[in-house]
Amino acid sequence: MANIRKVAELAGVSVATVSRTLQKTDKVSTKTREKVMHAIRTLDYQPNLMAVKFRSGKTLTIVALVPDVANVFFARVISGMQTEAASHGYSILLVNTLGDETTEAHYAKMVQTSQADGLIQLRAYNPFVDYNGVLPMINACEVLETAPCTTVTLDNYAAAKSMTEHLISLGHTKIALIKGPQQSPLTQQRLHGYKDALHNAGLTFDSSMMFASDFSMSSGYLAGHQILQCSTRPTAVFCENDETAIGAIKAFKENNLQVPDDISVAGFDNIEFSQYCDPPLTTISQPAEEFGQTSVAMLINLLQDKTTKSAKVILPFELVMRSSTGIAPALTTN
Amino acid sequence: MANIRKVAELAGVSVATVSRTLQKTDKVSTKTREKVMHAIRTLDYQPNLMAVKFRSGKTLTIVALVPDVANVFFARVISGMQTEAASHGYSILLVNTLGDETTEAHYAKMVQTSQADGLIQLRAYNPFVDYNGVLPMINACEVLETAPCTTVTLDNYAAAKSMTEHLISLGHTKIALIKGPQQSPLTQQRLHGYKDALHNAGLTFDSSMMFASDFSMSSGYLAGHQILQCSTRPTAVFCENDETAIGAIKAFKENNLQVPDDISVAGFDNIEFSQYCDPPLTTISQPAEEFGQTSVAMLINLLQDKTTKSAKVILPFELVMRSSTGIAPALTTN
DNA sequence: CACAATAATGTAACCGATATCATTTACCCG
DNA sequence: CGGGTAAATGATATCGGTTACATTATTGTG
Repeated sequence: MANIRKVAELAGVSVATVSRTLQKTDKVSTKTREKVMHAIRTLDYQPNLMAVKFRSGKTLTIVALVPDVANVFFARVISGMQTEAASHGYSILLVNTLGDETTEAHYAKMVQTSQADGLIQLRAYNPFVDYNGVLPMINACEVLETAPCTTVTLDNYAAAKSMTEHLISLGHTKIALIKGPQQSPLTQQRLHGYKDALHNAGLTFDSSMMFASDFSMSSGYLAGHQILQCSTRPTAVFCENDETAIGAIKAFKENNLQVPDDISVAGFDNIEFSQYCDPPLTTISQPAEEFGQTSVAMLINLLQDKTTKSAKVILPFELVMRSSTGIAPALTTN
Repeated sequence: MANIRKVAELAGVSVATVSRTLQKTDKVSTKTREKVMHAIRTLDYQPNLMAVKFRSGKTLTIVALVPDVANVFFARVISGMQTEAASHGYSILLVNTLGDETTEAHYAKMVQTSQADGLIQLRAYNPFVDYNGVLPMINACEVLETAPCTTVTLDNYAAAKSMTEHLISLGHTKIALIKGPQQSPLTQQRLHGYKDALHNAGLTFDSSMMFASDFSMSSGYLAGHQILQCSTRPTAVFCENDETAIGAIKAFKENNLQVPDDISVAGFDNIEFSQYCDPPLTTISQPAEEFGQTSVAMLINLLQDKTTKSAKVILPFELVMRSSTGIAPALTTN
């Protein structure tokens, strides 16, 4: 592979001149520029950007820790990150962590070992163990109030509250909840919103109306079947994501329940499929791409201007009403 | 940031000894090793891996050109790539190309400029313009026979043929096709399989039974509505991917058609939703993660052993029969 | 104990670019 | 044409490691 010295040699100039020709063209005379450019073409010279990055100490690379890259919501977030990063000349180094802290810590090391400039974490966990200084990190999507860095999220509490209120306004008084993983802050926040909405409406929270899931369709399907076993069947189910809602609907249909006539189902995320399933899902729309975009933008900001303090960005949600939710029927006892 | 010289100084040894302590531990005496390790801990030394990579000329990075990272199929492929890469100490640098050749060429440059070791392309296009030597590239998923490198794909022709035969075996004689983008080899290959199956069964291919899509649910939905306008409505529709099938089903349901009683619908890809939609979709299962895994494995092989010639890997598909396809009803004329 | 063989450590070149500083060349004007 | 300034170019240190080779210390053996 040709390097800058070969080019300089062939062009009959010094390496400095070659570098200048490429970097600050106006500092070199037309005559030399032509000689140099000719040599570059002749040798098919490509500057070794690894050397440049090493020299400059800037990698123009951002590590993205994603719990599950195959998840449709995260996939959209990634897409947003990519677009924003590219427009600033940055690259995204993608890691599918599967929520494993060892993996996360391992890739966080890439920042500490100068292989990446910063990191975006889509889960509420700080992968930097005993790091001193301002964390070159943005925490998005699932975040804790106490996060030691800039966060980008939406008000999960308010969104869940708003959806629960929607169900209550339809006359539902017995509303089940399909939760996400116990330890997830998202789940805590959404659960909190659900509880407060019930409470404000004078309804009592019933812990037997909570069903666990891991946010997958299959776990939603299982939860749906559990709901069918209830002595008093709820007339509505609020699912903490669309996948579980879709799974639950499948379970209900298998038992010849009509959605929403017999039971209303609401989701969260507004994934693309939610408007193509039957019935189309009432859900909370999240600006997924914007999560990625904003995270990258904030990170680059942080990297360039070390003074930026940790900000708390809240993106807006939207209640999308479709036909999976409807007026409450009379309560049914099994 | 502490560097190797600082460590050497504090430990009272040469930089070479520090390097050896980290690299070839057994070459250094226990006493010095302890001194060095102590200095490393004291200074919280992290070797600058950018420098290492620069020196070694190996980046341990693979660029992945993905047409659409938010697509559920590609997301699974990416997941497979990530896993395999991580197990070999490689990182995946993800690019969302949106099929843009300029973008692709730009990132291919990363290989030529020593920022990445190799590239995986998930589309039938060679992003290396005038590259001399063995292409450090694997082309997966959508490939051409003439691809100048190792390819990983499945037999789209055979899969489409097999699905069409399945529909024919159910008694369907008028089978519509929802195609993908015109220029896509995938579409050509699947179309070919569809045609041959019809021909072998003595059925004539009818070009008015072909409907275009861009593989999105919304385009499938539109195609579904077009199908309903046919003077003689087909009794079955073979969709070149699951998303269009799901969109088409929505259109049929809106017109009070029963799937599969009035019209059978088959998809391709076996995305996760295909078993949760109503009715669950008959489709072709592709080993998505394996595409990613195999591509990475083959690429690393290629990078380590330059002698490997371009191979053609064909992964297996599977016809997954669910309830969106059924016995053909009598033909209906609008 | 002397000397060879081996182990441990040090010195310094090197990877490929950039940037500072020194030097040379070009240009302008009296 | 000389002197001064600006423009162009060159020589070289540098980034932070690795490694070939040189040197020194240690061990073993006759």
